[in-house]
Amino acid sequence: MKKEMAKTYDPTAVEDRLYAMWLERGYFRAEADTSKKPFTIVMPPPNITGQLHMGHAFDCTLQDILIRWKRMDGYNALWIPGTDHASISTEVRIVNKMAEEGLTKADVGRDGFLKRAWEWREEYGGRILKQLRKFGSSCDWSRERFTMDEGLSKAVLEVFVRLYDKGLIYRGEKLINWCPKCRTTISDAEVNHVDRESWFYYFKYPIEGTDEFLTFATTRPETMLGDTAVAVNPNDERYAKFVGKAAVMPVTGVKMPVIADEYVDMEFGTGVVKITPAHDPNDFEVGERHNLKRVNIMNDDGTINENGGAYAGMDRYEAREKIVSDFEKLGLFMRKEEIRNAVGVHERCQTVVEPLIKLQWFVKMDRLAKPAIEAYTSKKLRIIPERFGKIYLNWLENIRDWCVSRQLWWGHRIPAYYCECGFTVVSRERPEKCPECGGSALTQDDDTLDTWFSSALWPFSTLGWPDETPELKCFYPTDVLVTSYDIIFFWVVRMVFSGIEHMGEQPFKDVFIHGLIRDSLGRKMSKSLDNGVDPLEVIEKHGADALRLTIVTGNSPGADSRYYPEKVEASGHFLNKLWNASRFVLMNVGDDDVEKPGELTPADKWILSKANALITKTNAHMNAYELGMAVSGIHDFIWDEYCDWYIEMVKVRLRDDETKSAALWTLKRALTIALKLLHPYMPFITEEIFQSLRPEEESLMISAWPRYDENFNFPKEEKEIELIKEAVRGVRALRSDMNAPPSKKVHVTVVSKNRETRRVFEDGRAFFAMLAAASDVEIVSEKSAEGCVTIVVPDAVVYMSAAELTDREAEIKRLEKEREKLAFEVTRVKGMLGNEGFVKKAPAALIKEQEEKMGKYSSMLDSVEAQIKSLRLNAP
RNA sequence: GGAGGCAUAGCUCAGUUGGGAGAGCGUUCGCCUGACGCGCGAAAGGUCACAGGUUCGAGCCCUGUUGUCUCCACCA
Repeated sequence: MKKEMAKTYDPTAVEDRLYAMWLERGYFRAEADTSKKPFTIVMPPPNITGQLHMGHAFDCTLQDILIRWKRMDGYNALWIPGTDHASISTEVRIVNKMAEEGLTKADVGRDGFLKRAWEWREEYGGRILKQLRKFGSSCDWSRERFTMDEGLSKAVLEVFVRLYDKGLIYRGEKLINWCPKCRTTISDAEVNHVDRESWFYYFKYPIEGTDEFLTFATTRPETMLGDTAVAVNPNDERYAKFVGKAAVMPVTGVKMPVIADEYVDMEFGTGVVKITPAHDPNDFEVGERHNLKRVNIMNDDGTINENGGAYAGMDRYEAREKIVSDFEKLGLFMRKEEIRNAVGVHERCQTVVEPLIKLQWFVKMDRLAKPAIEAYTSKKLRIIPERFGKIYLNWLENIRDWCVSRQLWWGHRIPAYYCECGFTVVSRERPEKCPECGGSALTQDDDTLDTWFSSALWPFSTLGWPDETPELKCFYPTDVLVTSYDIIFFWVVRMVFSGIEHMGEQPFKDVFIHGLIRDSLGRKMSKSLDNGVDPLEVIEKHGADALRLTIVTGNSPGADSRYYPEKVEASGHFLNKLWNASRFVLMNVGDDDVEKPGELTPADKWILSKANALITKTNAHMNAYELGMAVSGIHDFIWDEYCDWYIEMVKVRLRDDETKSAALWTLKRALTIALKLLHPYMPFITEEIFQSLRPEEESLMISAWPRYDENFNFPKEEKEIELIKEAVRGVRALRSDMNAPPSKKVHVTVVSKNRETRRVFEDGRAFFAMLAAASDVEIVSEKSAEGCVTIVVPDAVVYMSAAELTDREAEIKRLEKEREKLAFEVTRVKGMLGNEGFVKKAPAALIKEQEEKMGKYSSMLDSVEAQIKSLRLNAP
């Protein structure tokens, strides 16, 4: 039965209906069935902090394209969705929300806080999952996971205990990054370095037992309260005599040794460095080498503690000013200079990070990093595009131990239990008794783990690890990880070493990196600029297909792109075009007249051959993750070849022509191929059309990906049709020049001495006449050019007996322009062929091609010249 | 300080083995052509940042320069 298609396409109604249908029919579901080759993607879990933005739409679209493609191509395609608890971001938001009610964490307590956090997760996590569906994401919802659900928490626990048992996790007093605002440690990856204008302050410390001084410079005078040495370079003759003596910090009276250490750069500043082991990473190392005392002078909120004596209680910056003025009074402050230096800030809140010594949990990185480096250098792990591989390597090669404990409540609590006797137990379950003293007064560590600790396990924890599930066996390792370049360090690197360590195999083969979607001015979309575009609003207005198409079109891997409303509109135009072309096909295709092709005409063969080639081209692009190029190829096929040419060519045959059934069959076949290739990019509209076009089939989504078919390769017909197209274009251009409206039909004569060429035009006569707005077409071997305007194409000249169309001078001008163009081409090709080097070295096929062009262009040039001559001769 | 990206039509961007410069939007002209005016047809518009080099041939490869953006980094 013929299905009617609505006059206009309404995405909003269609999309929800189709998504529900797919869902209900279980198309998204993948079983752990090894009879089909698996193809697996795990979705980078969005944070439950709020709602999805354009970046998510981009990320999901790319993954969905790959998954839908592979599913159609016969793979057992699994895409696992989920969400991330995002410990610090979520906790900060909950704290802020509580603050609006006048509550603090202390007021509600740990349990009360967690209750609120889980409520948050229900609300926002749920909203996010709904949004993912709106994108058209074909993920297996039955396998949806959350980083803090039971199974994943079990995996986290298991990993922590195993790493501890292997000695790869330890607790130690080390210099860590401290955020005084969030009051928690953060990892190196969470610190951003930003260049800021600041001051370089010069002070001097008196040297005990002399009346001399050592002058040094610092950007952080407040840390002088924690100074425990002054260092100079061992080769620095200027200061050699001071080494071994003691410097005095005048305001606190602290005495500290003057030491010699290679770390000091003689050229920089005064060549003297104050050493604060408790508040600077370099100084910490110097301190280790020289056994210096570490004096922590700071509280968790960034104020000075009791070790700061008179400065205790002051904010760090207040203390900075006070030190300067106090030294000034003592005559020991020399001067300050403006300097640009990089300060570390917390990436979430931009607060200046304070290096502090604290007792924290660390993952030992050197052993874990090695195989992750090896995975890449041995090419087992592919990063696309390649340049991001350097970033990956650079990070791993310079990695330091990963501080994983956080002073937060929302997250996986560290499974370490401390006994009164001082013994520490790390275990999967809370121990009843202390194995050391037998006491039962064990308290669990208050801290939770870095949120990335759990996401690092995502590719296998989501498949059921540590249990040996069939899913794990079937789907691990996954095939490709799709993510943006900004979380290579946070996530990609950590997943790789975690997968290798715990699964014995890297978690994915390919990493497909994409860029960011920026606003129309090229700025990052952000809350503070309020320039974010809500993908759901776009979908509301234009549909998910239009958004998806917009996002991938013209994007090359790893590149950022800008969002413009105009782009979505352009995508909408394409949907409209596709919809209407399909409607046209449906209007003409009946039930009984489509299955018998009959004899295919050259035009049919031409479009089928083009469609065939499109399959190959699309596969090649998609295999290389060139999704932007793939989709533009499909777009161009549909719009330029199928709509603008084939449909127009075919119209004349759709009444009572003997080739009607061939035309209908071809219309349908070519459209079907295009719909299939396009489906991963625009799943909804293609499915909707397919349901009407092929009601006998269940669904486009689960139909077979098209394959190249040698039986539909027609190079000869391709050339023939291109010739007619060229003639049509020529006639149209001429008519446009002459201001002849299409309604003004003109007698057209095609002249060619070549019988084969005449046959080509005979075959295409009907549509040629229509497309060229001819009243009738005559095809002959010879004709006088008198009173005619002409179009020269390879091997033929098209005459129009249209004295009334033209004025002679304009026509001569047009032909002269044409002659110039052809002459240029002839000269160019002649130059190439006359070039000894070219003829000697260029590939034979290319030479042949150029030789053919030479023949073609020079004969066309001759024809044009003949036309000009004849026009001049016949001048009145 | 190190690493990398980008520089192509008025705007936003494609251009993958080096072999006649492309798209979308915008602009101009024409069109009530049997799906589509969210359309059709025809056009205008580019020393592919600059300077060298390799090559028979460079938008594409190499070197340098300029501009711009980004990432990494413990010079106090």
